[in-house]
Amino acid sequence: MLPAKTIERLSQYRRTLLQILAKGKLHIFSHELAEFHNITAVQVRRDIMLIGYSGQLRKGYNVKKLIDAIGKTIDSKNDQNIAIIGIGNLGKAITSYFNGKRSNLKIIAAFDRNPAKVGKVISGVKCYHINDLVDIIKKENISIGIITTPPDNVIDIAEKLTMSGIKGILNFTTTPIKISQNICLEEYDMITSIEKLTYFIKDKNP
Amino acid sequence: MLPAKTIERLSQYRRTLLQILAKGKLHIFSHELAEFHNITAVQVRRDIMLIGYSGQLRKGYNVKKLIDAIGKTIDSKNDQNIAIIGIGNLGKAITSYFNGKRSNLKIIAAFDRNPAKVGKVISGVKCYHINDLVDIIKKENISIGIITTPPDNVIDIAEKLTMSGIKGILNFTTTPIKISQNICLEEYDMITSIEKLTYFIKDKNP
DNA sequence: TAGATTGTTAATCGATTAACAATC
DNA sequence: TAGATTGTTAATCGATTAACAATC
Repeated sequence: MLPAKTIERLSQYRRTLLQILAKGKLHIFSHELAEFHNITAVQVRRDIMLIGYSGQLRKGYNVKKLIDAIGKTIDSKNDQNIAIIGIGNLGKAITSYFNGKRSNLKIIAAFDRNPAKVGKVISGVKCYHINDLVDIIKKENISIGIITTPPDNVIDIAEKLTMSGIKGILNFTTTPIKISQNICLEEYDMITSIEKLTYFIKDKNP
Repeated sequence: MLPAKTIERLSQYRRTLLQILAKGKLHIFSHELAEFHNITAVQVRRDIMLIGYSGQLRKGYNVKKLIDAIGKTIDSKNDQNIAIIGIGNLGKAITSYFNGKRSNLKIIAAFDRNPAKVGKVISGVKCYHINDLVDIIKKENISIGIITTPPDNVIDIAEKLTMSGIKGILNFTTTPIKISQNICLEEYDMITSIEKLTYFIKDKNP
């Protein structure tokens, strides 16, 4: 099991590498990859070391092979089905990000309690009523739920997700949730990000 | 200057405390606040210690006063004007989050290159053309820019933001950006979050 | 009083960076 | 060859947690 920070960086390296490959560049040095991501070359080399891939002295890393090596480490063998809970602006934004991306992560269901949305196809994804969440997640073999609802519904949704046997939850609301040990949880809070930024800006007054 | 992690938690404590206050609870113990956020009571006490606020033995923290103390530490004295660059689904989601929230952070301008949007008011915010970004940011005294455009426009936008004299950038695209030392930068990448989650889910197969 | 709680220091844990041997 | 680069260990830095004195 690799450190979470390493996994994050590997995911980002891969995206950069794919772009670089598209430009026809076949090899890349650790310091080049580092510069793209505003980090040090040592860190890049260490991350790559951890996945057991090796570059060549004076030639760098083979872009295509490195992409494959990263994939072998961080991707799951089988496809992962994902559900979006709350298909408002944020839910649509995330769903659209995924659309058209070749990947083994697929958003295959949306849930909402707005009757105007239930039954429709939104951003390319079928929308179900929140009350059907447990059934659909089981039936469609969905392993990840992304919560993008208003903050007040979150506790109830977290409970339903737990009952459905989901494996991972990504919570984009401002309400922190508590779940059982065997579900992976990742929370991201935009308001906090912005407040953090303003704190560190204070000293940068001209 | 407090650690970034502490600032993040303080921002989140405050949100919880406001809800608790709204319910009429006037005091809270460190272990109660900790439970809301899935962390330890020691960490809560340490964070609060760092901002120089004290609770009372056997009584806990005065909720109202703690909220004020957090505000004194993390809020800026004057209002901060914010711009959203790219007013698609994600831009609208973030703008709506802020709408109606009493706060000294205000999104007062949006930028887009879609002529159908320019000149309109979207999610309560006036939308300008991206070409006017530098001028408007200077004129309206905007200190933070939030980038929510498609990834290919990002390099150009980062340059424009730098020219405009912006103090902080929050980048929600998948393209990492490089900026001068005196601009605060915070990047968040949803795709990476989801890939990280799938990595840690692997071992949770039933 | 005893038990619960705060505030704070010291120890531990984890992540980054420095240093450097190997070598093309 | 000399300089550039990788791979890896050791040192450093920062963040969390354990331990515990103080006291209501």
